Amino acid sequence: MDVKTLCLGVLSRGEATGYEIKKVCEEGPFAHFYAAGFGSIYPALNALSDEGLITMREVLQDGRPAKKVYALTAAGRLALTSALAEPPAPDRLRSDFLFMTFFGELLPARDVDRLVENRIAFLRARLAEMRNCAVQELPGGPAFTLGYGIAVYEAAADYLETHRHELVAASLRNEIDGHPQAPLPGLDAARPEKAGTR
Amino acid sequence: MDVKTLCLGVLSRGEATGYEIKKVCEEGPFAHFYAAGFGSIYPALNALSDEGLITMREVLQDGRPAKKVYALTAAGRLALTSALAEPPAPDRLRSDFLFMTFFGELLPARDVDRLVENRIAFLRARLAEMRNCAVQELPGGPAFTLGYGIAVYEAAADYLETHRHELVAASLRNEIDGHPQAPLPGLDAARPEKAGTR
DNA sequence: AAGATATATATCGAATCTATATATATCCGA
DNA sequence: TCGGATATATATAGATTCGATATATATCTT
Repeated sequence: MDVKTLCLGVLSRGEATGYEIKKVCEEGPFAHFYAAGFGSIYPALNALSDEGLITMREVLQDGRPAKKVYALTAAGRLALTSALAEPPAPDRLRSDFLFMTFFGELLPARDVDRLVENRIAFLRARLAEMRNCAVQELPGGPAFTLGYGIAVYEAAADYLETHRHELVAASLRNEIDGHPQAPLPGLDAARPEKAGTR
Repeated sequence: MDVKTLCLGVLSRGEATGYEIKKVCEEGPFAHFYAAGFGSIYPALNALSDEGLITMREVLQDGRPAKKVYALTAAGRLALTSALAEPPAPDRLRSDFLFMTFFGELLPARDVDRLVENRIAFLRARLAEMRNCAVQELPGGPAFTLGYGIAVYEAAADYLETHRHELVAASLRNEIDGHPQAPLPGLDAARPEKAGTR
C-alpha cells in the first residue's frame, strides 16, 4: 500500500491534482489513517502516468500556476482492486506525542501540562471537522472509516482529560526528589554469558 | 524524533541490544506508537556510538552470535532531554486496514468480513498483552502511555464489532447492483478555468 | 503595507523501510 | 526423526518516503 496505491484510491473517487490529493491526507477523509507529502505524491503521479494507470490533462487558471488534473484509466482501476485484494500490512505509526508522554518525568511539569492541553485541543478540533465532514453522508466504506476515526479520537481525548493529572503529578514528583527511572521490562534479561566483556 | 532519539529513549531505561530495541517497538511498550525496523536501528546505534552518546560492549554467548550491548552516556542523556524539549511533530500513521475499509465496496463481501474479523482478533490479542504488561506497574509516563493505548485499542475493537455489518452490507449491495462510488468532497471543485485543456 | 495563508508544482538529500544474507539453537508436528 | 517454523543476533543494498526548499501569485489579516 504505497503512495501510488493511495493516488489510485483517491482518483477512483474523481479526478484530482497532486495538491488536492495532499489535502485529502491532511484535512480530508484520509487524515486519520494516511500521511503523505508532496515529495512522494508528485513522483508517484509521474510513475503512474508512465505506467498508463492514470491520464493527465493540464488546466490553465488565471492568477495561479496551471494545474495538472489526473484521472484513473481502466488499467488503473484494475491495479487498485488487485492491490486491495492483498492482505494488509501492519499499521505503521510514529507518534512524537506518545513518545514524549512516555518520558514525561524527564520534562518540567509545566511543559507536560501544556503538551497534553495542546493535544486535547487538537483532537477536539479534528473531531469537530470530522463530525461535519461531508463524507459522513457517503454511506459504506467512507462513512464507516470516518466513524472509526471519530470513535478512536474521542476515546483518546477522553482518556487524556481523565488521566492528565497523573502524568503531571509524576513529573512534579520527579522535579522534587529526582528519582531514577525504573528499567524497562524485557531489557537486561539475565541470560547466561559464556565469556565476559570482549 | 528520529530513530536515534528512539534508541536514546529506550537506553535511558537500561542497557539493550539492537535486537531488544526492535522488540520493544514490536511487542513491547512502544508497539502502539513507534514502528522501526532493523534497517534503521542498527545504523542509528552506530551513529550514536560515533557521536559519543552511547557506549558499546560486546558480549559472547554460546550457541548464538555475539551481541552488542549499548548503554547511554551522560552526553546521551542530555541529548535525549533536549530532544524531548522540542515541540512534537504531528503523528504519522499509515494504515492499510483503514485504507481497505474505505474502499470496502470494491472488495467481495466475504473478504471484507474476514478482514474486519482478523482485525478484531488482532486488537483483542494486543489488548490482552497490554493488560498484563509489566509496564503497567511502572507509574508515571509508561503507565500513562500504555493506558492511552489500551483506551484507543478498546474503542477501535468496540467500534468494529458494533459497525462491521454496515461495511459488509455496503459491499453486498455493491456486489448485487454495482453502483458507481460517489465522488469525494473536496475533489473536482468547480473553479473558474481560464482556458480549456491544453 | 507587511505578513501570513492558500493555490500549485517540483526536486534534492536525508531518513527510513523491505527484503535478504549469515549462523545456530530450539521447538513442534508429520 | 526429519523438516520447517521460530527465536536469537547483526548487517546491508536498494527502493521508498520524508522534510525542506524553491518558484510564482492572489487573497486575507492585522
